[in-house]
Amino acid sequence: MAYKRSPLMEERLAANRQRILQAARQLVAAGGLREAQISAVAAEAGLSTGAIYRYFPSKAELFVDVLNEAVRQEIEILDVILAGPGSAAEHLAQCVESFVSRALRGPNLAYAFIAEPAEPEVDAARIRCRMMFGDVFKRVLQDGIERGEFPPQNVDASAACIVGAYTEALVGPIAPATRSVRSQDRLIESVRDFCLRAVGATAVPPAKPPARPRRRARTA
Amino acid sequence: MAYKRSPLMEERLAANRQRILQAARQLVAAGGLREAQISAVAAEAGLSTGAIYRYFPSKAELFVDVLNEAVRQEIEILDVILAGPGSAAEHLAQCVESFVSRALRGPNLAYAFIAEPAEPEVDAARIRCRMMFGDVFKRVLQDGIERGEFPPQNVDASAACIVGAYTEALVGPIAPATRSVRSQDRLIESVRDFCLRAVGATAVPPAKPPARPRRRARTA
DNA sequence: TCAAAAAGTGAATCGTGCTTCACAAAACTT
DNA sequence: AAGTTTTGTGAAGCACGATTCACTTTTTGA
Repeated sequence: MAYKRSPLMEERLAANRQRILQAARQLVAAGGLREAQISAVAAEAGLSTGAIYRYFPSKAELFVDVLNEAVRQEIEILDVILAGPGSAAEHLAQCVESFVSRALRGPNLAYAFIAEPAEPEVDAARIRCRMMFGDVFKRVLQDGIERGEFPPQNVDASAACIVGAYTEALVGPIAPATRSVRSQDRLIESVRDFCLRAVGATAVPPAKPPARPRRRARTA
Repeated sequence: MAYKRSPLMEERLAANRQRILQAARQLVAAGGLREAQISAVAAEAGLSTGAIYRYFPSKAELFVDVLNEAVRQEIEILDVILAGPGSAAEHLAQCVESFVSRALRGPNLAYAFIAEPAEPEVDAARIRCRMMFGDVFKRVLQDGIERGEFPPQNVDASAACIVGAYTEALVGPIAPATRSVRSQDRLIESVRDFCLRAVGATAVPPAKPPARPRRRARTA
């Protein structure tokens, strides 16, 4: 009588769930939330629309999950940077560079998740995520102020400004594929320098710490 | 045979058009584009939904007009500041303060117009408007660099960052009515200082130019 | 192998909100 | 004042896309 899912089945279901999340994420990255209808997600994931509702109770909750997962990964990367060696200014520079360069590769994903509103539920999650990013920068700022690297300042405001600054710099001139890698690099540097000056960093750190090439090896 | 509208009629029509624009603007300010349905606009303006379409061909065009008008006013204010006396740093400070303090009073209007996407048509207009704001700041930056007040920098990037910084600082901590005037003022100052440091302003200008109180006389 | 349960399907349903339209009222012309 | 045109009405039409549901297929337990 009582039922039990075989491990194989269990696995397949989990895989389906992942495929749905992945498909949703991909569609958002390609064309924003606007393009990510349930039917499209289903097609992309190789399932029927109805099946989606076996895994997620509503579109809103699906996208909240997508958002949370994406942001979790992003925050993790930033945390690794903070835990690493270097001055507060270097940490800040690395965080901004890292975030911006990744966002430039999937512009709509970053845009949708940071800026594009949707159902109130997703919106609420979006705001929480923005705050999470803000918190990371707040920690860098507090650290830098304690170390005497940065002058005292309203860390809440500065953190929000930093998030806003690089966000706008990304989505403003967003003619994505058109810009060359070279000019993207220049943009990243400009934004980084803006943020460093903004927090009152006394000495701008070296452009790129050449040691330990973290992940993405750009410009071959 | 040929028809001519009496001046009185002409006037009434123009007034209606204005009332529609005003109603739309008000609704956006109150609850974002989400709340501003055609039927609501019509009700607010004291007309029927059908009548709206005698004045505007579509919802999208109506809101493009609303957006353009709002931004035109805003830019005008910034232009007056730029034309006035003072250093580039003072101009920048005044622009940021002016924009931010006005935005804090109608947070959703600022939000909707700077950040909230809608139909592609409105979206396009929104991006144009952002660029217009960016251009104002670009001019301040170029001026400041020429005068030797600011170090050389990527003015496009910096201008975008400034717009982004104060936008985020405004819409991020959007618990609008709750914050006291006092804390709002502190926020404005923090954001202003952030932007001044960010562009590398050598000397932070006096907190508030006491002479010639421009418009808004806050804190009585 | 068969019956019960779960998973999957995709067309129909439903809600929302823009847009149209058949008609009414008002404004102009003669 | 009668006829013509413009303006106004608001309910109906329509498009879009999330959600549901009657049904099929697959999996599981005996």
